[in-house]
Amino acid sequence: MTRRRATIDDVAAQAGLSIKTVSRVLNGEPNVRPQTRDRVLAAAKGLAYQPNVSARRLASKRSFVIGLLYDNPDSDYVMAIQDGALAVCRRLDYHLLIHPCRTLAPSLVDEAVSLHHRSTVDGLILTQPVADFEPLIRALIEADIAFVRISQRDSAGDSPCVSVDDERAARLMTDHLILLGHTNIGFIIGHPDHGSSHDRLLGFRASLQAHGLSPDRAPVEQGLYTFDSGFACAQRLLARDPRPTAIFASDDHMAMGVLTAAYEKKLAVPAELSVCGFDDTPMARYACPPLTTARQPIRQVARVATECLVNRLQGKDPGERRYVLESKLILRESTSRCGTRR
Amino acid sequence: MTRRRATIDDVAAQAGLSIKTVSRVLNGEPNVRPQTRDRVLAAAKGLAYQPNVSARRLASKRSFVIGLLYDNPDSDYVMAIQDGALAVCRRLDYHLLIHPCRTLAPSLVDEAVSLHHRSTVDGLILTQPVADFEPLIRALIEADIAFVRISQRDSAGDSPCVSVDDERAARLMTDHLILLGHTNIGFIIGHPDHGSSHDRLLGFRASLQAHGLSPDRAPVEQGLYTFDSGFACAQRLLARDPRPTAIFASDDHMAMGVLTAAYEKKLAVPAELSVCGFDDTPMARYACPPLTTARQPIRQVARVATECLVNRLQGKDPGERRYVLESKLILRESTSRCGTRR
DNA sequence: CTGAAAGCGCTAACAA
DNA sequence: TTGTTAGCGCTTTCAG
Repeated sequence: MTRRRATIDDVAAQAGLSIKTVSRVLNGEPNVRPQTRDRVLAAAKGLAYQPNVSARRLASKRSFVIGLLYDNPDSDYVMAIQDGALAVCRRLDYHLLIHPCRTLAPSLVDEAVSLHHRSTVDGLILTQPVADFEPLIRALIEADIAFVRISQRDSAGDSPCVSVDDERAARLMTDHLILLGHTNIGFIIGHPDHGSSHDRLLGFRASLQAHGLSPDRAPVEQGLYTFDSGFACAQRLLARDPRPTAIFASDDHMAMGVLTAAYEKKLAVPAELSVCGFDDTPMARYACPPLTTARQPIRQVARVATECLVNRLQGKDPGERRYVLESKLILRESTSRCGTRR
Repeated sequence: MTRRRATIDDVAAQAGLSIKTVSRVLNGEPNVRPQTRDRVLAAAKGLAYQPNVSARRLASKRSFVIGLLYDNPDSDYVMAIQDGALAVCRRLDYHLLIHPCRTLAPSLVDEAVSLHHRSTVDGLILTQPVADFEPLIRALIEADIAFVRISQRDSAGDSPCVSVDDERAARLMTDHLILLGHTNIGFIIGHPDHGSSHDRLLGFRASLQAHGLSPDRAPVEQGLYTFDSGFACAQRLLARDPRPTAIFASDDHMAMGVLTAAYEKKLAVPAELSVCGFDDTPMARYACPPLTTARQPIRQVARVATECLVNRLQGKDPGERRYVLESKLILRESTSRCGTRR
């Protein structure tokens, strides 16, 4: 007993108006008498009318879909980004198409451009590290595809970028450790392809410098934003002489690796070793001991990026070219005064 | 210098054929001479032709999009489901529309039906707990919308469901604890709205029964699949007399809560208390000590569900009405022989 | 095996 | 403020 779905013609007939007027009302265009508006709305409701998105897309040459590209194994990060983007999409009546990818796959550029050329998406949001992948950026500019980058690195073209002030947060975190009396602080750098890694290192060094400690003599290891890399780097750091009294890992996954390395070496945290991470992933709260870390407003980053993209797509005020949001320190039990025994 | 995008007419003209023939080739329909086929393909490639999906959707009255509904705070789970679904979508040339939702939101049913009526999606994949939400199921059947449920509970209609054999896995896990000599095993039930909670409890009880232990006398607490609920339940279990020598939490988040409760009570795990979880979330490996748990083939569940849905949408062999995949135990350091002191 | 014509349901000029 | 007329680019009958 499934009746034919009502179309705009049915609504127009029912309301005794032309389809154009119906279209106007439905799209919130101006120049419609309130009374006419109400008649249309009543007819639409009466017929349980639902506009057909495919027809709208074809006729308007817009898809009202934005694509989200990411190449990131961290589920918590990705979910937060999706969440933020979806919140804005719902509000602005857009859809979100998720497109996980591999930055190094040779097909990446084609995939992205193709999404637009088949008019599957109107624009793209890029997260790190794809957001910093030059060949892709160039291709998008070349093909005149709208996009917004979630990254702190600047890039060619006038595409906006949204980011978090990693450098500042890393500086504050290091300040915190120094304030606790630590002078020999080990640092684990994040994945070399992520711009954030670089900024966090800069913040670390800036703080040391500001406190009269030599950044170049600080023990530093190169990690990959993974538990295992954090574990390995911690082992190397803890084998140094003198042994660092604190380790600042560039993200929570690596910090968890540090915790495990300390555990295996029977070093009490924080009594003998202070540890801090970055990102405040959900598990940080549940680590033993709970991890001091920095919380980033990831959802908000995604919201800002999405809003910015949609504004551009709709030809509105393009807004800033660069948005920088601030993180905040979350102090938990994994850090304490240097040399403190419980 | 962006030239107009090539359309099917351009390809037809270039190949000296009708658009219908081009359409045939592009859609892999039969009854085309190989030579003609090649001519079309060559022309398409030469013009860098990309079919316009909106036009295709409008004309064929299909969107080639499937919607994924979920109401689950566990990022790892959701990402795995998305991953599996996307893998199949790519292979079958479908798109995936993610739709996180709230099971109890009054608008849920309308949202879901509307997705189909606006021809945004051709069908839906439902995960727990939405998959078990009767009002939604009824509405989908009523509206004649194709869907596949990821759930172990059976439901009205002939919609297929895909699940993991939770009961069996929980039974095996309990067998494992009993084999280690535990007879006083505490159990923490999962969220009451998730069918999996019930099945895992059944498996636990079945194993006790099979080994001559009384299921009704076993210490059991009701949790919510969250760290905090696991923590609270563990506190209650550990306050009992006699104190359980092992705790089986229905998921890893709750198991992490158990670990923390044990830590606070200065109970060594596994020496004084064996702990096991369920799901093998990434963090299980990094817990202190690493958690014994059960790994579910979540990606594969999503793959099967997606394949099944697309088959139905394409009117192919509908396949089974019910798919049950098997989990496997992952034994790590959080469980050991009862009464063992390191 | 191939083609011509008729829409799919909507938006976009341009009139009225 | 409202209506008319063309398409948007494809798939689908139905003929050849």
